[in-house]
Amino acid sequence: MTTLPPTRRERVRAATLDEILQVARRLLVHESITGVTLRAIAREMGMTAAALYRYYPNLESLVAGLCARLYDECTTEISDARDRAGSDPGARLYAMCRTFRAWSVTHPAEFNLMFASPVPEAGRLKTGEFGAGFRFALTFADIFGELWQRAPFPVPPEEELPPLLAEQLHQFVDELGQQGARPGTSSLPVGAAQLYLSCWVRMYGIVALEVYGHLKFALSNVGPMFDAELDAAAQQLGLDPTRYRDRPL
Amino acid sequence: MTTLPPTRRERVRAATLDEILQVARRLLVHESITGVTLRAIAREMGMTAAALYRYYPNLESLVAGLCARLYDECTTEISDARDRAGSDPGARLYAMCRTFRAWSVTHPAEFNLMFASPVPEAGRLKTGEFGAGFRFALTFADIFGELWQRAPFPVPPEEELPPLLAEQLHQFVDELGQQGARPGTSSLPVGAAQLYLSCWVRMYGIVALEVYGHLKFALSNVGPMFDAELDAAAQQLGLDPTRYRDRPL
DNA sequence: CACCTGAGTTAACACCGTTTACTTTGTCAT
DNA sequence: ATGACAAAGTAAACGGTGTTAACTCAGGTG
Repeated sequence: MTTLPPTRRERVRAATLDEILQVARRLLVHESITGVTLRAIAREMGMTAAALYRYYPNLESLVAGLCARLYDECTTEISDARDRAGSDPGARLYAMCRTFRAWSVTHPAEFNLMFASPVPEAGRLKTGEFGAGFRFALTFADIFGELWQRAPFPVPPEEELPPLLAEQLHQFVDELGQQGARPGTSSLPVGAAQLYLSCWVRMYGIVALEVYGHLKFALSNVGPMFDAELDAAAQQLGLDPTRYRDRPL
Repeated sequence: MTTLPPTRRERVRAATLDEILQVARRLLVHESITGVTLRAIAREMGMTAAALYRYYPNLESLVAGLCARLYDECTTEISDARDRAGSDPGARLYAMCRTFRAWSVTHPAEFNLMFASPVPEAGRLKTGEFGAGFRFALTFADIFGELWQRAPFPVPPEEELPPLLAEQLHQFVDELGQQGARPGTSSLPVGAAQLYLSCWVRMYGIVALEVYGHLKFALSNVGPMFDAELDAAAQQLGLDPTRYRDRPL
């Protein structure tokens, strides 16, 4: 299956699609989510609002498209930071988590759109197609697999987990191994999968609380607390936090 | 200072204020946040939208009022569950966390409004007045103080914490002791304050992820994972999770 | 060249928040 | 009891919104 070269019209259309999301994002940042309207986007593009219906069936799906692009950007930034960090899985994990926080704190409007809206793409995990949000989660699953392969850390044995939890985690690990043939994650014990989710809960929790200002009642600068949480998580994964302190992003 | 009996007009006004928030909430639940509009509220009340300006200066502050009421409801429900759980601080903590999750999962629209909008009430902690959201956080701080007074758990000594974190936590503990003269929290070591925040991050993280469906990629039923997280947090606080399993809410 | 399709326009409809000027009605002091 | 006053509510308007329908115009294809 060879891809034909894109015709002139196709190129123009792609550029317009790109500009739409670019303008939508500028509005999101400067005017908050209520500012991203069809008419405002069209106005900034020198167009009519009705013309945007050639590109998206309605505002909601336009915003969904923006959301997907933001996931891609965030994921790319995290992956890049990971790769810049070298080959030590610990250093890579630290770089990823720090980049996730830095991106979220500097992009609160985007974070809010991505992580605080109900995700409709629910049940269709088996179809093979999955959204940008899922790809985001897999990036963290991958580094977890790396970490485990390099140096397995102690995890609770399957027998100790509540059966209902073990069952779900088992299925999750299986799907992880199938989807995209991700090496390292297919042989994870369910206890490691639980640890993965637990660490993710921790990272998401502190970053979301910081972004929304819900820690201001206790902390004026969340940075040190974030570092402490990251260190604690790393320790659970058999890493020595002192090795990764004071590294630039 | 004796409070005069409320005049007829005052009673009617109070009832109207109440009905406004009631209707606003019904719209929030059934139509999502975009459905709570002045015109829709007025329509359901048999009024004109302009009349609502006698009660709130604009839509935004009406929504803020709704948000405060929701905080109060959630806090009350959690406090009630705590008191029903008896006097064992461990049982009380479990009841609170489980009620927090149950309320959040059954009220996703409300949760979204409360916990996923930037909080403007930032710097005015020292003025003595604080919002409903702050009162919510204090409820969890209180049980933490109870727990510590009953049986101090091991916490990292102040010298081991990063200085920038220790400094902030110290100020936090001091403020906690002053505000409302809360017994038990004023003498908390800063390591305990860190543990408090860490546990809160964990609870908020898993509940928010569940509410937004961001764990569907791994878990079809978050209940067991939540229980595991709660047990892990309890263990850090010197509690024996097996004592609190299988208790009704 | 005729044809068709994709991109864009204009105009309209039904909503929305907010303001203004106006009417009604409860309360309170004389 | 009555008159003054302020609170509560109304109608009308302004500018903004998403969305649809009918229309024009230009690019690409037989």
